Amino acid sequence: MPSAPKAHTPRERARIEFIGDIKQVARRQLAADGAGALSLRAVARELGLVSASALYRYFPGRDALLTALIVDGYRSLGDAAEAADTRARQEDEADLLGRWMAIAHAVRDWAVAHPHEYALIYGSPVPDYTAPPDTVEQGTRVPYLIGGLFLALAARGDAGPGLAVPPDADRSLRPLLEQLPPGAPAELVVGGITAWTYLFGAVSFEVFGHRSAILGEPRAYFDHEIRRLGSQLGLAAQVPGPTN
Amino acid sequence: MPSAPKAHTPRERARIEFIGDIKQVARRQLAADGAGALSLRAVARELGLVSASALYRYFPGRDALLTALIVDGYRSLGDAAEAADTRARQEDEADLLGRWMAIAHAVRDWAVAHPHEYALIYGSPVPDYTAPPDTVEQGTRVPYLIGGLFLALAARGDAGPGLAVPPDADRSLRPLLEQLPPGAPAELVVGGITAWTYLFGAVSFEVFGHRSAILGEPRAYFDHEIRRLGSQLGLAAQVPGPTN
DNA sequence: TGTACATCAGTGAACGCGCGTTCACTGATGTAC
DNA sequence: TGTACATCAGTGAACGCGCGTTCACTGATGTAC
Repeated sequence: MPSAPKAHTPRERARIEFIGDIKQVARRQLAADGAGALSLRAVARELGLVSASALYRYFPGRDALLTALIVDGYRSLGDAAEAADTRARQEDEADLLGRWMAIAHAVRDWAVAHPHEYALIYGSPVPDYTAPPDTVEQGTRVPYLIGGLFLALAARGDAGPGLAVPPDADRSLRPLLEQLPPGAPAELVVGGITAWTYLFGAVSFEVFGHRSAILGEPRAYFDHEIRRLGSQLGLAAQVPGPTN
Repeated sequence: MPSAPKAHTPRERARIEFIGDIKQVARRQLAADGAGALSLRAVARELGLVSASALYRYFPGRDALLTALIVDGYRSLGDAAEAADTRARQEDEADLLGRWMAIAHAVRDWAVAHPHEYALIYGSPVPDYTAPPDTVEQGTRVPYLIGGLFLALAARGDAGPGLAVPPDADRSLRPLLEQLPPGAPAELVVGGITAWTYLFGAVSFEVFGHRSAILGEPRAYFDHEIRRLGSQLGLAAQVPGPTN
């Protein structure tokens, strides 16, 4: 195997594994004591290390460990969402509503399963902490997937329910439009942002407990609201063809 | 004046004023150092107190001060939203879209002006912290206002765009329906929850920085998205009558 | 296969810091007669 | 109007705690010849 990721000596393997252990313990403590309360000494203790300074062999400091957790969180969420979309696409590539539902549920399932990691990436920003480029790259994956659905809609020539985008709103989209293939219809870009915003709004409300006094079966309700939104944004408009 | 709130001795007045000072300083520090970093000693220092223990004359502990800040936050936000709706209602009580826009902008304006207080109440929940009843009462005010719009819609006999609510989603609404006047149409209750969810989703994204790389003029975009949502939820359906 | 050396993981002490909370106390401000 | 007492605000010391990070070090594991 000439193109293996790299030959790992036993020492390198042990090192990589231990970095994984460190992050896992850190994640557990984050869950127990809340974001912002990440303590290197506590992590070292739980790992059985006699001295906390040993961690400096693996991370240059507390912030670096925190960053690694954040990037991992985005990556893990991105993986889950992409896998869900890939599965849905294999079933019916043209069923944009189905793909939207798959992505949305994947995001929610992940958030419910990892509430503290979710809080870390979508909760209050940590003060004095600026996200490195890695974070941005991983954080873009889910919105990118959602954008893909609306670009597919645009490719069909379907412009959605047909609400016009007023000039000033259109102007404020410029930073985004510059990152997109030219000619993307503003109406559908708005649709994508709306879907993205609503998805994380609903998940945040559930994960942060703002809905617990109101909804009995969050998953069932989420399924409904997200399907309803997808339909209203035009994703349900099936291309005429094989319906099953 | 027999029914004055209470006769305040000078000492009482000074006490109330000083409690206000404490909270104001605490809010400033929260803004500077981030949520969760509230320190009694730092607050005492900034107030010019020689010893931090003096604060225990005013709050039984750190958690009590934090709670006061949270309740104040909800109250302040609730005040802003209610004032906006009252103003809009005086202009045109029947213009539900106008009232929705007024409430939404009030929430966003408040959040943009007080980002750290916003993070305190709508960001990641503080661990090991359970909200006292006061919090709930104040926190319900904005959703209650939004609910009022949809109840008004229901009173008109207008059931909105007419998407049926499937049985399991309907079932999961039971905890909420028990707190509402009986006979509220599920379709409109869903509309209210959708509006509420989207509003705070959009504001959270903006305040927490998830949109900064994408939108140039957040306020203009917000105006558009929120108007669009309100229309789609049926709030734009004007009652036939005086149009001006 | 064996030796000399370099690399690396982890230790342990120390620096300097900040924190919430308690407690007995001083001294000023108010109240009752 | 004046005196005796109670209430209250703020002090200052102390307890016990945890934290991130540095540094010189020991001893094991790998590498080169």
